[in-house]
Amino acid sequence: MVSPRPSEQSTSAHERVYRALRTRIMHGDIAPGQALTLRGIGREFGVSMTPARESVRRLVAEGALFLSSSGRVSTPELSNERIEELAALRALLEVELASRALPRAHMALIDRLQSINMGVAEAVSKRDAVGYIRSNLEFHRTLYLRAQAPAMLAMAETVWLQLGPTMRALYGRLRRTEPPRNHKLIIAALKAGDEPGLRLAVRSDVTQGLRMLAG
Amino acid sequence: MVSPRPSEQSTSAHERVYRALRTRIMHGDIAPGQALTLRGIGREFGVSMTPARESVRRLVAEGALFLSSSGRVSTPELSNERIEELAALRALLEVELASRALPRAHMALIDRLQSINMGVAEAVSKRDAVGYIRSNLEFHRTLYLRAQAPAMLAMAETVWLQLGPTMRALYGRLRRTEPPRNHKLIIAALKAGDEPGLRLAVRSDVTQGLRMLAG
DNA sequence: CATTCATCCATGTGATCACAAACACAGCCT
DNA sequence: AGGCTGTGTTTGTGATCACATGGATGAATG
Repeated sequence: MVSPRPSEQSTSAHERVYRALRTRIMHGDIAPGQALTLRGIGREFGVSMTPARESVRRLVAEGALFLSSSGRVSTPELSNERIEELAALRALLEVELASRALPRAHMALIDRLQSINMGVAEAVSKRDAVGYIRSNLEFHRTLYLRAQAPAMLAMAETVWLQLGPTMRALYGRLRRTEPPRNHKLIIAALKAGDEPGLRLAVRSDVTQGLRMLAG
Repeated sequence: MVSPRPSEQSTSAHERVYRALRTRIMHGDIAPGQALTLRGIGREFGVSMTPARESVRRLVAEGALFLSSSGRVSTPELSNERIEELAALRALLEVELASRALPRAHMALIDRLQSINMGVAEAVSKRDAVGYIRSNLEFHRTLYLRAQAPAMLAMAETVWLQLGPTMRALYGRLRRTEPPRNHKLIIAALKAGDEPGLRLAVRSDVTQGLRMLAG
């Protein structure tokens, strides 16, 4: 062990590696199809192959990484059918999460969402794909946390994870500079307590971006 | 790319251990709160700690096992809120899966479902909890396979996995000897091509058993 | 010049080891 | 007698090693 970082010893090595890789994949830092090696991961994080392997296994189990028949790992290259299916899953789960969050959404939350949404708009105007994905997911997660449904939120995050590399490739080639219209619809529906409107807005927001790749 | 799933014979050690533990947990062979040790698992399957650890990590990532702060692993003891949430997830996912399977459900599938359903009824009459859970899940999986939605099915199976030990504890104390009424409703709706009826029947079947524990 | 084959290196897998933390149990002190 | 403490054992963690396999590179041949 090189430097255990005495202050942060509470998190195990494999947890640290797992978290780092996970956010990297979810935010689209890694392109689809890019290969990873256990020794390379270990070298980068200053650990041996053991924690690297456990992190990779965990990410493979969550669908964030693809394990070839020979054991090589890479980020997945999703087929169009798979992308459509994951988009449908997002719609299914996130509409429910938003609906459950609605009765608990007070002004403080809406203010917070509006603040995050400014970050989204800024990333869009800068053509910053990773920044866009990160702040967009933060917007959704902040809303869904109010649903008090941790298992459901975990499933939604697993879907985000699987879509991460693909979203990066998608939004990277995207030309639009328009601010997020559906996010404003979501906020408006939250303010009005309009549940059907909220469900529709979330469904549109989740499906719009991904549909144009698969279509 | 989705792995085509041929009859994979070259199963690595950790894969074999993982599969065995997974079905055990999903079928309710292990009681909630039961502790497991890496060396014990390794001893049982004739492998070292390494594959045992990877299997356990993977199952923890899927929510099938609970990892205490000190690293000890055990099957989870679910709170009532968590059980209700997982039941809601089952309803959400499985209603959608059944709906997608409906247009593809031909006579051969319905015959197969009826055959499986006889096994369910037999397990119920014998008070065989594990047999009931296994054949019940086989009924649902057989139907959902027709939906051609592997990611969605995988998520549903993950929920089954999380509920496995609890379902065992639930059905173990259940007194009913009635054959599965909702399964017959599902089959009837499939025959009639009645989508609303199918959605309702699946939702009832999924929620009925679990609601009486949490309620 | 293209194709094929052999060799070498990189990579994943599983076993083993050293170590630290947690648990269990016994003995001790009050 | 009851709570506390110290010790021995169990357990998880991470590193290292030996081995088999797969992919890549380069040479030899048609």
